[in-house]
Amino acid sequence: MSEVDNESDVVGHRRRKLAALRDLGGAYPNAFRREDTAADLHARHGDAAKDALEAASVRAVVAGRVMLRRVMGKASFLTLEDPSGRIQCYLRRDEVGAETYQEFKDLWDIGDIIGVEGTLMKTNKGELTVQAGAVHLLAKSLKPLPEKYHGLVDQETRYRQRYLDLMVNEESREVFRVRARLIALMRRFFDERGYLEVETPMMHPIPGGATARPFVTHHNTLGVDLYLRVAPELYLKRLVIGGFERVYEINRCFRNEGLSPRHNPEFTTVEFYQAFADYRDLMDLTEELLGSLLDEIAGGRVLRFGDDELDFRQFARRTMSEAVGDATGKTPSEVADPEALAALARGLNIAVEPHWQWGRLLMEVFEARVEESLVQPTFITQYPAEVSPLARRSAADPRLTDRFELFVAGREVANGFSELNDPDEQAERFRAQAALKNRGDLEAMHYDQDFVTALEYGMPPTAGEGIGVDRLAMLLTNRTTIRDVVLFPQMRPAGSEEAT
RNA sequence: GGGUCGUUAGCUCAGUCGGUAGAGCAGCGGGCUUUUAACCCGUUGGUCCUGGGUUCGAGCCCCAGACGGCCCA
Repeated sequence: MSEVDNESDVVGHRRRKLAALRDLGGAYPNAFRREDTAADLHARHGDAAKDALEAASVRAVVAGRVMLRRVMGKASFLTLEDPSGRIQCYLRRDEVGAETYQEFKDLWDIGDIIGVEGTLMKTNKGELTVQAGAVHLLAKSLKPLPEKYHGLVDQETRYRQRYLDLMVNEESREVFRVRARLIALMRRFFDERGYLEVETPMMHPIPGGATARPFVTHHNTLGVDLYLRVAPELYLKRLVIGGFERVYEINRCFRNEGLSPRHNPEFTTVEFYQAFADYRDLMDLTEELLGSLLDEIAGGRVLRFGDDELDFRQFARRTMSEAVGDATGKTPSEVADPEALAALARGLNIAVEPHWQWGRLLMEVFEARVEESLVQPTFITQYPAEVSPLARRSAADPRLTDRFELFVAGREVANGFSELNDPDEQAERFRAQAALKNRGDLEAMHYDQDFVTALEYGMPPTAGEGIGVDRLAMLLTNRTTIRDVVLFPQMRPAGSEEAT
């Protein structure tokens, strides 16, 4: 322990108190058992009349962290917080004993974890309170809590020391309760529909399933580099080939890209696959899923998000070409013309690469001009094949695929398509991606022979989709920063030199 | 990567024209047996993010850097 030199006065005082507590027989006992929670006591007795409650002499045994203290000479009030909420406790010297009361006054602090056994009462102001018969210090807190009224505001500290944020900011706790509920509801949704929950590898010998830069790691015994997965897609499709015709996975993906209010290098998706279905079935399913999530969590299908009111009662569906045409005022034939699109892209300050074809140009213009304007839930369909190397081509136009993405509040929330199950065409698409990679495109896909081999055994016609869980959580908790919905967001190490 | 704003006591924040740093809460000492952001009296506490520079003098001005927020790419 080398912190003695630089510890603050507060910590010094508390360490002395801790030493005194140790002398008295221990400051970290583990024998106390809570019998009642704050919320439960409020629910059962919050409405009771003062006299009736005292006449009933209801025993209560609570435990939690001391959040507030109002100390008088011979009696004190404490506000105790447990995971369910807060409950006030009342300590009278004459009831807990002079020795204990003195110990409480001298050695206990805000932030300590304590247990209180006593009887329920109501104060003159009508607040339900545990009148203590016995009190126990259960864990000494050596560090001062953030300010009792303003809480912890500093965003950097809230992210770096999330436990402090959770300790003092109820809104922050609520965000993560909603997130947990969201995930539980999604599990139930897929389980009820016969999808099998599976876990596929996080470490891939060949990164695949999305166009994104991967993290690289190394397996010592095998002597090979492995990639943290950018998507589980190719493994989930192998499972469909194996006969698990409905599968889903809720877990982390990793992408080696910048940090932003919308991007954390590790993020959570739910990805699901269903044989004998196409992308339209998945759009219907997505509407059903989001609708039911909103019903359960937001209590209805209209959601307040920032200044917007998002209406999930109806989802728009438009093709990418239509959306680009509307946003740019171009005619369908202009949108279908690579030269016109290239000119449009340059006009938007997009660094157009000479090898980009029509599809890539359309996608780039879409991302630059349309994406952010899609506030109400909107499916954009018919993505170009050039930017969709795993998706099935549209029967009507081979330049397009039966793919969609869902946008809400200007953010991509879901991406799904009818799967490409022709092994020869998949091989061809991989070759095109590999060619891009050779040109230096760090996000292009690798050629995955093992996956092509799997396809050669025959994959039933299938549709698959991924939904960004963090982004859903942001929508449902009205947060504009992914860091607010990730418990421990990635941060630059404090005070480090910048890596080159 | 660029722009911009921020970083001051444990926390939340002030800090005038460049003149030697403050408040509230927390802490410490005292008082108070129904308080509730308890209250009353007294009081401790500072690497003003870091490193340079300008100046008689820098929390404040200039330069570089770190970390964070926001905007853009």
